[in-house]
Amino acid sequence: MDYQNYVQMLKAMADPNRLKIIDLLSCGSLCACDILTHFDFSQPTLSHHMKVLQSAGIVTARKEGKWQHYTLRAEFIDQFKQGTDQLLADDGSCICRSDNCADCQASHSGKVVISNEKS
Amino acid sequence: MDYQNYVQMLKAMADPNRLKIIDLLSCGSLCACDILTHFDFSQPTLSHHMKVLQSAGIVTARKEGKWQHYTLRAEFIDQFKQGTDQLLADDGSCICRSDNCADCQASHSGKVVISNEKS
DNA sequence: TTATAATATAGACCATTATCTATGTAAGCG
DNA sequence: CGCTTACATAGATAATGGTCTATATTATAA
Repeated sequence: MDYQNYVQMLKAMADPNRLKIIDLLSCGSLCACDILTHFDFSQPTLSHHMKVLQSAGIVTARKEGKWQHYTLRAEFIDQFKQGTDQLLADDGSCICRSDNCADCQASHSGKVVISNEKS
Repeated sequence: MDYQNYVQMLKAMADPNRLKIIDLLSCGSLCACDILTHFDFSQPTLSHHMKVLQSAGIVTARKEGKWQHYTLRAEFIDQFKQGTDQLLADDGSCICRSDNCADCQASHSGKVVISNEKS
């Protein structure tokens, strides 16, 4: 799998303020000024965060009069969950096996364990 | 929900190299030297990344002789998926509603939409 | 004990980024 | 028009973080 898009989503989400914005938008669309009331930082800072979220494909913006309405993208929700499942599943799709690397088949001392147990 | 632990996981995952390490470990445990063969960076850099992953509760380390064996924590997989579901679900658990904030009930112009549609 | 191999730690360096203030733009209203 | 409101952009600053080299630690082997 190509994790490029998934990493970009993770980077955008890996900020407590942006995560809170996503949480707010999970209830429905909001305009910038409404989002801003939930935070202590300045308006340009919010503008910056919304740009990051848009670049990562997490939210879309729709201008209506003076207001910018932000909405969580359904594609983001699908792609992020799918990427997570693909990353954490031991279904043979990991880099290790797809690369047919020697290390994973038989290591230097036979101590490397390839199994289904994750504990 | 308290997203503190979830954010820490996201921060640890939001690096392409660490994401690849998680992908490698999703197939099973590996020692540091085996993980290192998949990357171009130095051994101290890997040591740093593994420490970040441990601090976030993503992997555990078990020393066996000279080797450090790293394993993906089952609790991480569960907690991360649960946190993701809780974040993206419009189930009333979002900050917006749990705070009973005025903005979300009736906004300045009635333009704020609280609904189930995410498009 | 001496040497070697696997890993960790310390500290420096550089890129990224989160934030700010100041200012620009665009839309609505008197 | 002039004023206000909502938002974006520019540029500066300070903190964070990924990487390196050098060195320390720990365990095994000769």
